[in-house]
Amino acid sequence: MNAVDKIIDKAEQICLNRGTRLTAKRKQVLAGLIESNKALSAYELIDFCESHYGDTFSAMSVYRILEFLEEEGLAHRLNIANKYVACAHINCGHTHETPQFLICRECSKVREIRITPDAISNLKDNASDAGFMLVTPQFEMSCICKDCAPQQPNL
Amino acid sequence: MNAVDKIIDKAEQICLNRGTRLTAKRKQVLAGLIESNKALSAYELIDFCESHYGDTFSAMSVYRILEFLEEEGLAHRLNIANKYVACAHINCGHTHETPQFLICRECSKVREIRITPDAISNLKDNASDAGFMLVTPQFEMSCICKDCAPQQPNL
DNA sequence: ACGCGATATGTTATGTTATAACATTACGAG
DNA sequence: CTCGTAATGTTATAACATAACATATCGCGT
Ligand SMILES: [Zn+2]
Ligand SMILES: [Zn+2]
Ligand SMILES: [Zn+2]
Ligand SMILES: [Zn+2]
Repeated sequence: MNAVDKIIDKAEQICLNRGTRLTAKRKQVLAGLIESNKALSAYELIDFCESHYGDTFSAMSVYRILEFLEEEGLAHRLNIANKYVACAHINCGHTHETPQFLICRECSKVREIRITPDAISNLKDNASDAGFMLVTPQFEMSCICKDCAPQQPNL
Repeated sequence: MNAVDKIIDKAEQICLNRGTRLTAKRKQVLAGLIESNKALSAYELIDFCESHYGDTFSAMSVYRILEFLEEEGLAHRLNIANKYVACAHINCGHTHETPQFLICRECSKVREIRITPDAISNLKDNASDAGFMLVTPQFEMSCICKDCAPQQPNL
């Protein structure tokens, strides 16, 4: 059983425990997100599934499935990029805290890291001082990854 | 001369100094952003200008003008909201550092605050440890503003 | 095994955000 | 005044996302 299958398997257990179902279609979409190894737009994901699994999805289906996966904590929507990414922590035991996403603006590779509680409370305090209550469930930042850095002019 | 006109006037000087032109159309769009007092999508901005100034823009024009305003530092694109907002610091002397935007997810009101150099270098270090170089010119966070908080269930 | 309600998927249409490509107009330096 | 550049107009289309309703599938109680 390869690494991806293991993650899918874990995802299925998570759904079972929550009383939801990781159907074949949903597995396929989640597998696409995991195997692509980067963030994909819904339409890129459709193409990926078509070319890698020969399975074809309508945009509607993919959006619905992505919504499901996000509710289950198995995928995340990256708002600054209009793309979707598999959760990097499906397989590791720890609870899923407020994530921070480092997104390569060149190749859409993503690192999902944990932000320190300090940093969060700092941000909350700053917002609060300005009369705003922080409700964002995640932080997203545009970056250049190591692989893409060499190709960048003027860095 | 009212407050908005003063800002527009300052914006015009800024453009002059940079060798660019704040044309009548561009002034209109910038005025719309300022007077609306919140973030607007390009299409909302078109409606605003139509209803408040009787001036009609094509989507194409507005996108071009928004691009111009952003290049001149007079407006900002809010990626997490797909909306645009006038810079809150056109009129105050200080240089424009990395901004942090607190965006009300209910009413699109925006506070543009400065993020402390500490906090930035902290974020940069964290990213760097993960093999990513932070290049984001701004930080955006989804919030609830004071006015909208009372209407929120379960807060 | 059967019937039924709930969940999931299929299908078509449409809304929303954004850019491409090319034509025309306005502006300003020489 | 004239010519090149910058700005705007116009039309078409790409890319992202949701609405509304039809059909199929699943799982439970009988
Ligand atoms: Zn995650
Ligand atoms: Zn990269
Ligand atoms: Zn600003
Ligand atoms: Zn609000």
